[in-house]
Parts: sequence; C-alpha cells; structure tokens
Amino acid sequence: MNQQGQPGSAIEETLRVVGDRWSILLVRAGLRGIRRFDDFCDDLGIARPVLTERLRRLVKFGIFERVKYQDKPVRYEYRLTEAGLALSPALVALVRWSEEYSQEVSSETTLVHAPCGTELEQAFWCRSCQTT
Amino acid sequence: MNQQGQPGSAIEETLRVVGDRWSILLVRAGLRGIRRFDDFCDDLGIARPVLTERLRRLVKFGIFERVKYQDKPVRYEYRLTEAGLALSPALVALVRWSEEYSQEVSSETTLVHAPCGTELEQAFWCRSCQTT
DNA sequence: AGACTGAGTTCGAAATCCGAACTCAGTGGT
DNA sequence: ACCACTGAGTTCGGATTTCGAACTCAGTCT
Repeated sequence: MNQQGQPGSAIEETLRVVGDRWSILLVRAGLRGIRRFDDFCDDLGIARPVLTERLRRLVKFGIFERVKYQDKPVRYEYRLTEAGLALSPALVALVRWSEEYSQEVSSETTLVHAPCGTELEQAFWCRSCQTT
Repeated sequence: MNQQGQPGSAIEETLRVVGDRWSILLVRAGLRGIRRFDDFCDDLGIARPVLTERLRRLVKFGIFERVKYQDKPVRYEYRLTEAGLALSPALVALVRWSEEYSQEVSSETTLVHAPCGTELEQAFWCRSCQTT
C-alpha cells in the first residue's frame, strides 16, 4: 500500500485504472470493433482468467459496458462507453510516439477500407437512421 | 511470452516498453525534474529492486539516459532523453482523460443518437464511399 | 573512528499471471 | 435421444513478478 506521495495526481488516478499490461490493449481492441470475450482472448492472447478480471474492472470504472446481445442462451458482449472512446487520443499519442521513436517494427497499422483503399476513420454510426 | 496475434502493432510495441504499472509514472517524475534513484523511490513509493530493473530497461529503450554527475564517489542520475520527453503528449492525453472521466464509477454512459433516441453503436466509416 | 550518503543488491513472503482443462445453458444435426 | 459445438466464463497448480526490509559498498564529513 503506497499512496503516500500525493493524492492520486490525475495520472496516477488514471493509471490505477488503465495502467497495467492489458487494459490499454483491450481498449484498442474495442476501438477495432472487438466485443466478445473469446475474440478479445484470441486477438490479444490474454489468459482467460485475467481477461475476466480485467473486463470486470474496466466495466466498474465505466470504460466498457457489458451488454446482453442475445437471450436464448444469455450472452453478453463488451462495448466501449463514451469514457472508453475518449481514451483514443492517448492511444493515438502512443502510436505516434512509437512510429517516431520506437526502434524496430512499425508495420503498417492503418486500417483501410477494402473496396476503395481510403484510410478509415472512426465515427458513430446509428443503424436505425443510417447516419452518423 | 505471448505475442502470437499480430506482429507488434505500434501500440503493442510501445506498451512492451512503457506498458507496466511504473514506467509512465517514472517518465512523469522525470518530467517533473526528478533524476536520482532515491528521489524516484521516495516520490513514487516504488520498491527499490523494481526501480533498478525498470530504469535499466528504460535506458535500454532510449527513454532515460544514465549520466554520471559526480566523480568522487561515482554517482549516476537518470535523465529523460529526447524520446522520453516526446512521451509527454501521451501523458497530457491521459491527464485530460482523467480530468474529464476519471471521477468514480460512471453511471449513465450509453450514447444515444440525439435525433432518434436509438443507442449508438460503433463502426468504421469510410468518408469517401459513405459506407461502413 | 563512527555516522552518513547514494545507488544499488539480496532475501523470503505475497500477489499476479499463465495455459489447460472444466462448467453450464442452449443449439443444431442425425 | 445422442452427440458435437458455442460462448462466457471458472478452477486448477505452477511459474513469474512484486513487495518491504535489511544489507552492501565506496567515499565523505566531523
């Protein structure tokens, strides 16, 4: 127990939520459209018990929400909340950094729209209105 | 060791360097002017053996540099490199986020499409094709 | 000499993480 | 009815990481 220093100075506060090896990767997966337990699992190679615990925590802190998407066998999926989406500037900053300073790698990671080749951006999409 | 998924997509790359509970806090301490071993220790409340290991790693990845600042008894301190300083935009983004969203558990976080009231879902949107 | 500094290292105990196998409800095929 | 399969977890024992506290080592100060 060591929070003697200051009273959770903003970043400490944030990192207490999102500062472990997986949470940011989970948010990123969420931004890429991943929502289901097994998909997070496969995509990140995270151990199942850890994924369970991590998602629960992120839900508790309002970054993901657990949504029932089917009734027959009850099934839930995890969606980013507004707060979760709001982490993307930080992710972008990290990507920028790695592109500029991280030795090695850099493999093209931009998403591209297959039919036309344009770089994809993210937006909200309302299915019922068919608009953003 | 599990990096089966993809070949270190930018963020994974970055998080492999900076994605643990302490590294970002160390960078922040560095930005606040802290340079000496014991000061990092006191400021963050990090355990000494972990601090040793973490600083060594951050030096290896070019984020800090270990600089001799005295000869009599040889003493070293740790300074942020250019690459280390370049992480500050990411830190700022995290601070912004925590200022806006961090306070305690969420409450209502579902996004709704104002015009029609339907819950919004996330999708990729290609501006040039006007499709998902 | 004896106390003190600063940057570490060594130690065993405690918390986390891991992969693999298991559960549980419901579905679909034969 | 029987069996395989899905998806979201849980349970296990073992491996890894983290912890705090105490120790080291070179050199300085009084």
